[in-house]
Amino acid sequence: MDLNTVYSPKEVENEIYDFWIKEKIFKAEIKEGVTPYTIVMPPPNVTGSLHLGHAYNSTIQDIMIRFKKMNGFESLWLPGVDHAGIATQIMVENDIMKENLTKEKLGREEFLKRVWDWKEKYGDRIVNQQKRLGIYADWDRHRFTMDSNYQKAVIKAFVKLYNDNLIYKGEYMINWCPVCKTALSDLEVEHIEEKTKLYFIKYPFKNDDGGIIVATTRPETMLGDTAVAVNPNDERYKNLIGKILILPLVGREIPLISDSEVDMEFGTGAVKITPGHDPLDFEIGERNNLQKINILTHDGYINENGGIYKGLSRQEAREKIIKDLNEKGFLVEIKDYFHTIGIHDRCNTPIEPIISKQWFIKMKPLAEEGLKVVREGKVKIIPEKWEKVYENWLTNIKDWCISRQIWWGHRIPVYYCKNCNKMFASENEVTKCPDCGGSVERDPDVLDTWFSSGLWPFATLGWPNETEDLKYFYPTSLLVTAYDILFFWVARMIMFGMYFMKKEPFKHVYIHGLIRDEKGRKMSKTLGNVIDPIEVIDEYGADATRFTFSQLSTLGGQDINLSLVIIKFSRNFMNKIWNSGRFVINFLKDFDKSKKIDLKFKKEDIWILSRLSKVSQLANELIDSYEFGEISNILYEFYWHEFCDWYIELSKLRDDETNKYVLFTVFINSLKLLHPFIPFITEKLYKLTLPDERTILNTDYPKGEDFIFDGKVIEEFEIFMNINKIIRNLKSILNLPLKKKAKVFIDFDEEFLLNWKNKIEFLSFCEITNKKVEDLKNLTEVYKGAKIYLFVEKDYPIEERIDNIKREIENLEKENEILNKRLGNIEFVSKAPVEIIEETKKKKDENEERIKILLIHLKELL
RNA sequence: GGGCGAAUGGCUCAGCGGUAGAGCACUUGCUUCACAAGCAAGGGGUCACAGGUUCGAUUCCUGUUUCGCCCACCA
Repeated sequence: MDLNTVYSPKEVENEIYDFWIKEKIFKAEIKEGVTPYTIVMPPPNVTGSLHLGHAYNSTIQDIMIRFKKMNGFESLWLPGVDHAGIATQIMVENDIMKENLTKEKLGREEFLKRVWDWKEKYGDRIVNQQKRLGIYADWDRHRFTMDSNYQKAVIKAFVKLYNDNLIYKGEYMINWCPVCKTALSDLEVEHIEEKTKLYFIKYPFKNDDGGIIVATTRPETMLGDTAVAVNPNDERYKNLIGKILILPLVGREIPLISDSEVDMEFGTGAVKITPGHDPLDFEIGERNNLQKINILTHDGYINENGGIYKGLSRQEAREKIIKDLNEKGFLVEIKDYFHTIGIHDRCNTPIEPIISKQWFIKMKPLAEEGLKVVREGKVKIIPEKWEKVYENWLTNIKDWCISRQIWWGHRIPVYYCKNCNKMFASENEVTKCPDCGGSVERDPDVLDTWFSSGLWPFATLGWPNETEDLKYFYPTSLLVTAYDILFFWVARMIMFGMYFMKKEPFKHVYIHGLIRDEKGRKMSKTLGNVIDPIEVIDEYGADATRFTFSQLSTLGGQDINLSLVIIKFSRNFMNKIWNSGRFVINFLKDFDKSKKIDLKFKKEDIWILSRLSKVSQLANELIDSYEFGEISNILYEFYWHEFCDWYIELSKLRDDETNKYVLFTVFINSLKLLHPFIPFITEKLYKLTLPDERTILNTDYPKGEDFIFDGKVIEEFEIFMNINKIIRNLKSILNLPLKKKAKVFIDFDEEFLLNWKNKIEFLSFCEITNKKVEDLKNLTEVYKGAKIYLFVEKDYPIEERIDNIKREIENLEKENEILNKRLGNIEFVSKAPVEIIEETKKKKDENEERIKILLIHLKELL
């Protein structure tokens, strides 16, 4: 067979993926009596493009899906995309700006049409990128959170919550984005530290001289101040409580009140109260019946309540107010100050707390169920540390603001009668009031995107209809996600799953880390350190990319600092697999796989089969416990440094059917073991080896008990390997080329030598003599009782060797001193486990034996 | 303010109650008939610091330092 010596992933990957799609290998079916294994894919944003985080996330899911499929489960991996309300709307708004259009100019209907056009244009991009990774997803079941069925699910969910009194509308302080002009949930606000100023402003008394000095980072909000508050226990102000102050620049009379929430230590201990624009002030205002004045327009400018400052931006107002305060003598001091401000996570605009009428979900009852199901272990979060974080968040949860003043999304199914003012939710679009028949108006707001994503595990399977899919595939088996959306998404899916389905949405949640650049920084466009996974795949291949992720995936779910260099390692491994495949296929070309063979195992056959058995057993255990990094390394080590380095090499000495059978068995089963991690190259080689077979995915994942196991032979083979290493090392000391034959004598068990002599001669390029050659110089080594002599006919530079031996003897003696001390310690001998004591003794004896030999050898050299 | 995580060879990271592992990089020798993206051999680490528990600590506990993250209404 003519196969290139350098593996080129691109052709193979395209060919193999086309084959999988054409043959509908990934199609999941409802199969009576077969246990399903279901994963719903975290839906990327419909307009997004694949980043390394997605690639990592998908790799883990794909490993599990393929592994379970090969273990006899009916694997369903359900893919899809999210409409991503605000994110998408921002993109489209930016796009129409090129035509000098705004969404207001277009109107709601026309704008939404543009968004759908945009979705049509870019919606496939991410799917095509995912396919490059080779993922086993049932594309026929692809879902979009704005599909008409999905819309039905969202409306159904809202109406049920509404009718169960878990959704309410009310006027509360919420996070407002002045650029997106919408309310946001607490989660969508990111907190960043900012260097700013702390301004000290004097508020004079109405009827007395003097006044109170307050400290604030946001002087512009004073336009909305309706009180100043101090702590009731603050001796400095105790007697002044109740006095009336004059609000500078505005002239409003405001009282000095007391509230225990006020921190005496901060600033002057007196705080200005702006109930309209600060959450704490809002509460204090509620407690003290203060007026709440809104001073901002929806796009963040000062409104008519700001008097002469009307029309200024927040920043302009701040500057002008400080200037005016200073001129009029109210500004006492300005200090540098660090504090955190909230910004919108989608557009980075500083958010503004304002009072607004919005829709909320009562979270307490939902959270209780969400907590219960995790506490009871029905949902297991891996690694466990995230359970505490989850618990903590749900325990302190506040009501969730779900209404958004944008257009792209699921419109709230609440109607208002213009005639009798009735407010009601309805699953069907209505035009007339059910009570009075008057005409109705639908609420203009749409729902938070995460409301619809929260329904993902069951809405994608057909809910609210009782579909066969839903019955068979729900609850799903596993959810894989990074920790950054634990609250946004995972917690809400669990709560909604319990509420609507009365059953947990998934049994395991595997939380992994984020992909960062090699310096540990987040990948971002502004930093310019973004690595495009498609470029990585183009250069190194999907298998190498996947193997890298798998190898770096540790159980702790640590973030991964990815440098491109390490993908090379995986690429080299793929190349090794490819070339070993070429060798095996060629070696087996006259081998009839179907023929019964009279097996006559040699030691190395039993060794490699035993190792295959062990590795198969480990693979099953470790994949089931999500230890991908560990098993990746084990498979790498086994394939390259055991199968290729030793078994394949030894095969070159042989020409018998047993060898070919073993070579075939180990090769094919290694491909199966590796398939979930590196699906393309393994499928390709499988089909090249067995042209009549359809796909490796229809085979069973290897189990430990599929192969013979003999631990004694493994030990014996280890001695064999080490003797080879010693001979090679001795040759290397002499600077002898590996292939130059050397004369060697091995003083060891005769039966062992009988078995391995010609193999050592072959692998280490030497000639093993029957007895020690006394008249020649030699280099000597000891391993587990075996003494190995390498004879040297010519003189060679021995000084270095002598130094080395001396140094080694010294080290060994030092070590034995420690070991002797330990063994002489009564506490150690009485308390340490027997194995450890035995090991220590053995180590000591070995060292002594080694010293003895080295001393003799040293004498010979001197 | 609360919580979490990290600190291991030049770099990227595993690991673990019995004196340290991988890949890359480095040094030396190889046109070995699968593979130079390879083969063989090798050098390199007081496992951040200080205490404690233990026969024994890089590993467990406490504290410190540095870095990173999450949550939180201190103006």
